[in-house]
Amino acid sequence: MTLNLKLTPDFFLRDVLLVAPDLLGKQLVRRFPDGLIKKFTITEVEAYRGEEDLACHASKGRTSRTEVMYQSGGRIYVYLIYGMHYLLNFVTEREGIPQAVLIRGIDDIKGPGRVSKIVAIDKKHNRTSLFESEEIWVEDTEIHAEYFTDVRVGIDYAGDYWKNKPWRFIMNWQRE
DNA sequence: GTTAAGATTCCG
DNA sequence: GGAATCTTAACG
Repeated sequence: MTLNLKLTPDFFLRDVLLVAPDLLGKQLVRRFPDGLIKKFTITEVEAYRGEEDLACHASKGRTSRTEVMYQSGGRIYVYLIYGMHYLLNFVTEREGIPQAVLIRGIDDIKGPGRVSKIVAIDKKHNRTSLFESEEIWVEDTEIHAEYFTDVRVGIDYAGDYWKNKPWRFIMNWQRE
């Protein structure tokens, strides 16, 4: 008997370095505009942690763009990158602490831009609450995901210290 | 108002 | 290796 329960605030109101690996193996659930519901297993994420993290958008401080990261955990942060790709993030921690998890992979889909395309995420989902949305939420599973870590992708500008943090979390391929 | 650069992807 | 494509933030 598998219970698929929607994740609640207590899951997201923790440090991003705890939430990020815990999201591996969880189900990203999407009710598409036509009403069809699909569930995707989260397989790869990255953590962005506060104003001091030079790779985190919040290192620029509180702006209209980063304001959502300062809200309490459980909201969606979506932004457009390179003029063509929307990237999907989940905000973590209590109000006032700007952190977020970037969803880099689901099922066999690799790459955060492709994730948003498959799940049909765009800027209108920015600031949406995962607890109140009828379109997007995350469900718990009984999967205990094994994973390994690596450095985050595409943040050479963040300087040696931050760019070398092993804050990318990748679920191991399941072998039966 | 102008401009540089980006948590990327796809094509050649 | 480079283009595509546009928002944000920094600067004037």
